[in-house]
Amino acid sequence: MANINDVSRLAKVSKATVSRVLSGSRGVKEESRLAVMQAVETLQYKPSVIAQSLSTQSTGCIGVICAAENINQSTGYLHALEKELRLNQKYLLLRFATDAAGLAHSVNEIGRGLCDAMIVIGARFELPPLPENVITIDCLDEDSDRSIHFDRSFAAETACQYVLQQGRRQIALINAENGETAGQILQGYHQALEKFLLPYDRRLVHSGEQALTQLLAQNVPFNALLVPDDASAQDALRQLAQHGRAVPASVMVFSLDSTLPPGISAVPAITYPLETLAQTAMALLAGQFSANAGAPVRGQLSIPF
Amino acid sequence: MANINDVSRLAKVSKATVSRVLSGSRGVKEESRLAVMQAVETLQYKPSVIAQSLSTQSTGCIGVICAAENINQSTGYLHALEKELRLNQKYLLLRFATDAAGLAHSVNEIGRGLCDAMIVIGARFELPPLPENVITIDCLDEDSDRSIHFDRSFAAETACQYVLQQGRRQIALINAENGETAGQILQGYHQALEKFLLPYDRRLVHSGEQALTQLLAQNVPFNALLVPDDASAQDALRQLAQHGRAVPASVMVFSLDSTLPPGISAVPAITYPLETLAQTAMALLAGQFSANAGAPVRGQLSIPF
DNA sequence: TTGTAGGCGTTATCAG
DNA sequence: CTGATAACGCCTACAA
Repeated sequence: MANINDVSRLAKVSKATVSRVLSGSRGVKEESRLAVMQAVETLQYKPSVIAQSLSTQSTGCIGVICAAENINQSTGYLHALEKELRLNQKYLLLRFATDAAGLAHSVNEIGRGLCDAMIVIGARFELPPLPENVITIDCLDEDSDRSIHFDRSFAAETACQYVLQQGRRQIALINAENGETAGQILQGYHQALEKFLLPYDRRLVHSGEQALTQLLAQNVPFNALLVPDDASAQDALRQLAQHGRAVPASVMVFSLDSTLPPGISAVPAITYPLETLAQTAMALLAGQFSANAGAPVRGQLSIPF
Repeated sequence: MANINDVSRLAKVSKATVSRVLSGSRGVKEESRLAVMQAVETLQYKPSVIAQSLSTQSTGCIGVICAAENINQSTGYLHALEKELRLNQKYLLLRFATDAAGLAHSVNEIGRGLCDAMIVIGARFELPPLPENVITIDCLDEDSDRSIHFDRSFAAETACQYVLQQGRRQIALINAENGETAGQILQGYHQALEKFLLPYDRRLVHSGEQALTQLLAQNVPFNALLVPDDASAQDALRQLAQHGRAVPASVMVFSLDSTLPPGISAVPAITYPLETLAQTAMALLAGQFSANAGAPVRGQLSIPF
């Protein structure tokens, strides 16, 4: 692999000039410029990213750490982030983490110079203290200007409104297991019920592994079912089928968090705009904390077909 | 951030000795060793990966390029690969590619020194010429010792055997659109039918976007349906439900390629062992081409519940 | 407009 | 067992 010395030799200029030409800086005679380009071409020269990194003290690598639990949910993020990062000439270094210790360990790499910054996605565990160059998306941290959160309450309320408009008045809820998110969802659920003057029946609200089983065991009628995400939705579809309950005829299932493109989701859902999220993340990485403005992101209603 | 000079100064030894201590090479007096460790601790010194890379001419980064089409299918791979790479102290640099040009462009990075090697996954387009340090998994390339392929024929045959054992004798097939894979699947399908002395009815075999629609339009009865992957399976489940056909009572859906862990898949499927695949990939990256042995990988039958 | 020289943080070689 | 010293490949003042 040819290096900058080979090029400078062949082009009969100094390394500095070669560097100048390649970094596009002005103040280079057209003649030398052409000579360099020529040499670069014939030698198939590509500057070494590593050497560049050592010099500039910046690698262009962004670490992305996904919570392993909701991998399927995070695939969409990865795709969107990679696209956006590439637009900004950056690389995506992927990691998974299952707990705070694992996350902390991964974040430690950053201090070793490999990544310029990191993005943590969807962690449902308590976060360890994080350096300044780490931003979070949909994690369990208090609102900071370096984190992106979703408006779960709004999602739940919107969902209720939708199913109510579809003539469903008995809305069951399978809630998330986590405190913060679950709290918000419950809040939105309550607000919607109040708004429509519907009573709150605690027997319609469950969470955890056995949530749907418990719900079905209660024998309380319901014709709509809100679930926290796509995975739960899929699970619900299967279980409902087993119990002979037609979807959506008998029960309308609604996913409160979907990253599937509109029209693809099997059930009505609140979807979060991945491109926008990715762009916001880029802005945060670039230090434009105003881009976030602290407000949680509101998803939008997405209906199949 | 402290560097090796700071450490050597504090420990009152040379940089060389510091380096030796940290790279674990023996031949260092216990005394100096301790002094170094001490200094490292108090200075919170972490060697710079970049500088190491420049010296050793190897970054420990492995580029993983996923075909964007089947992202959902590839999530499992990513997780397994990341785990395995981490065991080998390597980093996973993620990219997506939609076509040969994009792939070629991404592979080009490798020549710039960022990645030591690359893995291309699930590309359904014709591959551009690839350097030696690139291996492929489930791609459209002829068998080489640097590629991992799946035995589609075996999958189809196994699937047929399974549904036949379940008493289904009218097996419809929604085939992949791609030539190579589709050919193998069809072959396995044929072989199974022959083995069980069943007639081949071409009206039961379709492919492409409208495959299931066409199949249903034919009005030819079928009580089993083989589909190429999980995405198709999900799609099929939805469409069948719309047509009032119960699954699995009326139609048993079978996915010919699933990466879901056994027991999670919603339908019976042929699953490919991700850990094993990841390990094989590592071996190939390490240059142990014998690990592959050229034989396509056979999946195993996985039944829900 | 150009070249020289020094620095980025390691590893590796080679005397001592 | 240890310490200079030279790579590694690039960037960038600074000087010409």
